[in-house]
Amino acid sequence: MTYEEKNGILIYICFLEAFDLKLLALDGNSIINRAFYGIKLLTTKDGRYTNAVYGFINILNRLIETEKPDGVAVAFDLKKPTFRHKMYGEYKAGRKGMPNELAQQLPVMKEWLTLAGYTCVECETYEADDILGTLSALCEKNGDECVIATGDRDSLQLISDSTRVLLAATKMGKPEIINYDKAALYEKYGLTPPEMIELKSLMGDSSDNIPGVAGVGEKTATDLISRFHSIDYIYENLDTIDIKEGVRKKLESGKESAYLSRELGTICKAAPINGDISSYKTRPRDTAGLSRLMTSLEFFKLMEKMGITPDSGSLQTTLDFSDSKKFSVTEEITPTDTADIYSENGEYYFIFDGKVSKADENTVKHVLADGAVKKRVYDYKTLYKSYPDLDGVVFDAMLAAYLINPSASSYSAERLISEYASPAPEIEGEYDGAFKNACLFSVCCDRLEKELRETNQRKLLDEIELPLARVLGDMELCGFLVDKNGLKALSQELKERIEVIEKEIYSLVGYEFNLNSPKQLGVALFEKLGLPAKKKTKSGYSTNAEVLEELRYAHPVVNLLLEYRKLSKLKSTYADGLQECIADDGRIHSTFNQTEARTGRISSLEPNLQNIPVRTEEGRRLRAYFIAPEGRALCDADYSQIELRVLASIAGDKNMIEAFNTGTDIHTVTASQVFGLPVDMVTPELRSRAKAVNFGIVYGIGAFSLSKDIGVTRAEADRYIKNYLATYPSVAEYMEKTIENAKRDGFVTTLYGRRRRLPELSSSNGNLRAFGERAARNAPIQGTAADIIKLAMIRVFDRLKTDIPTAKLILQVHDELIVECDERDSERVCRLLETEMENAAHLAVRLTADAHSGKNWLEAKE
DNA sequence: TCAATCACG
DNA sequence: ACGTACGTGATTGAG
Repeated sequence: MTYEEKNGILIYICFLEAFDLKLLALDGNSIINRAFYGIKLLTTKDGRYTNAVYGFINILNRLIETEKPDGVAVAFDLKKPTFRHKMYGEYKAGRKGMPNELAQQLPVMKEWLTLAGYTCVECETYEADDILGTLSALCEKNGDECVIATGDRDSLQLISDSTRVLLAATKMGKPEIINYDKAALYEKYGLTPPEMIELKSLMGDSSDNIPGVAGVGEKTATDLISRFHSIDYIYENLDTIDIKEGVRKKLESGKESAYLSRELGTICKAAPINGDISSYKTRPRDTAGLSRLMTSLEFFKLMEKMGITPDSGSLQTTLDFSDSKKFSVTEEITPTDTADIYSENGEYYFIFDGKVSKADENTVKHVLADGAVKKRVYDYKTLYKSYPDLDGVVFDAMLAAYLINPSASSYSAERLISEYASPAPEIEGEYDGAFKNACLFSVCCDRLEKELRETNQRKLLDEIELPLARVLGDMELCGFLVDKNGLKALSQELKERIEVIEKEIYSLVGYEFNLNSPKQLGVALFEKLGLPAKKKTKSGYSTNAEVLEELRYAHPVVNLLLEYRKLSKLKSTYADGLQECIADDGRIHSTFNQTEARTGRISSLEPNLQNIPVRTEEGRRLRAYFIAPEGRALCDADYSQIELRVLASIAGDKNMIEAFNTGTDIHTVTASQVFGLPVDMVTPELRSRAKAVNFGIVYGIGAFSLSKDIGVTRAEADRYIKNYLATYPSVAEYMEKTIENAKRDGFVTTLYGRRRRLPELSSSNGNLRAFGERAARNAPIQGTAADIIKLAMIRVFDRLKTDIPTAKLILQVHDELIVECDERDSERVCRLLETEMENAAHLAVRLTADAHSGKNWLEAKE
């Protein structure tokens, strides 16, 4: 570089004057590949893939910010393969082309670049590399500066006094950009840029199909080139230079290949592209065009960063301003029978019939409690928790957006506004951002309502999600009483037991280490003790329970380890973790998330009360600390096999319906049918296998996993599945049809019309597609069951309110409801739970629920 | 912030 | 030849 020397200012000025223009030249294919494989698949609502474009724009913006170039040129390969056959990322020689998910993003990328004022450069029969080489040569000739950004090490040969290379690399799984100039290159490889070509001529490059010299690898090649600089010199002096005899022989026989490799590996600097560097200067960007494109790609965050406002017209087919609403800002509040309520920074804004106003606390209370005013709100549950008198809510934008697309990553008000507020309204008068957002929110609700109707989910909102929000709000407010002292004592007991086990493990292994680190544990087990490693994870040996289970008898430490894992999980997550969540009233107030699960289930967090241990004796003890207050009791009711009953019903399988209706245990009946035995000949072992198959079917089974689960051979498992599907032929038919429809529509639905989009189904990645198919089989079943228990919750809530008002629903665990009530009411509550749960839906198969009561959760579960 | 592990339906 | 069941959330260590 020109400024290698340290005499700063003078040299720096020279540097500034040395170049007229600064050109940033990107290898478009290489960068978009890295973006594609580095970011998980993103899709728009209508299923177009966007992750590579998203990643590319982020990378480019970052580069522009640091480099501040005058022009940006992005080189792309044309489809046609050229004589130098280059590959990127997982796109390996001779294997397969670019995946469909990436290929469809290329034209979008190019459109974006053009709109943003950058130049795409393509050239028949020349590769992106050659275009970069040509650009760098042109810059050099003109006295311009060139900065090349690529993920391909090949470009390092292009470095010169006027050309730097920014190499995108992955170090320890993290993306990193390394800035190479001549000095940095020399420091890393000990070679000059032209010598990089010579290096490759000897060592070759498998991903580029460059053969090199057989038997010469990176080490030998680097040594040779750093000493002799070129293959010409080496071959001219082959007999006299100081090298090992073996190397000399290899070089001799590989001479032709070396020269061919040099030809293949030399980047062309004379591609026929526009040679006027000033023509690559950045043009003014087409803001309207970018806005339209980026809105349709749903890049809302990115647009905000770039100062581009979302395009309100592009979400609808024709932009009709007669449709667009008009708002005016007012101080008067004149309630009408409908209103939209928007809140920002704790302030409430009311939108009545085109008039938006900020409301004082009193008005807020009054209007919210007035059931005659029909309100559209954001996040009903939270609003209800702050204003328990809340009445007259007819719409919730958050819940509506969740129904429209349950797979979105966020349902924040800002997000919804930028996505759904169109056509954009006109606003008259003086206003600040919050007033504007309030108007946008109003428009956003219109649009959400429209999409909800179009997807036939209005009823779902009105009859399930909206009433449920209130039920969940009450459950959160009420909470679950826990025995804090009991948990403390348990924690202490666990602590002592863990310490003993810890010591035993250390003495068996021979040294102390962090037992919680799978990495250190892997070393201890598989290197120190030499146990056979079964499976590997990305970062080392797998040490999960499944692996340890197999090693149980290989070494006494394994059993202790399993015990350690079990106890420390109990202590950290439950005994200690739960204590931290106990509020001043001695109760745990979990939050129920109504917009998280893609199947329509609710989830529970801080703490998660839906995964309190029950499967092991040791863990189950924990439930005894979830208690009823003095004089009260807990009633616990759960559905019996609700998902299988749903499957039998929606598949309309006569045999399975019959199996349920005989009243005997479904797994036993299934075993008898699948294995062709009378019911009383079914052994516990056979029943358990049938149970696994039943579950497997619901999850979209594979023979491999089933065999692993029940410990039979793959072939055996395969036979079970075939038998099962022959026994229940309508189930088989239903599964096939579901997949077929899902592929056609791009989504699946539950019995109540709840949708889940499945863009994975059109993936070219077989694994991803297979996942999509399993999810397509499972979602209608899991989702319908979720719908039903939600309906049951609403029914239970309503009936308790009128019949037994002191009883409170406090928890839902997917197929189980828990009510706290006065001790004397427990019998009635149990019967009420059973009745309402069983009658929440009328399917082809009767639903059954069993309720029990007790002083604590352990007792109440029976 | 991510990966590994493990708790539940 | 390769990977291998659906849906969640919390804790921990390590980069």
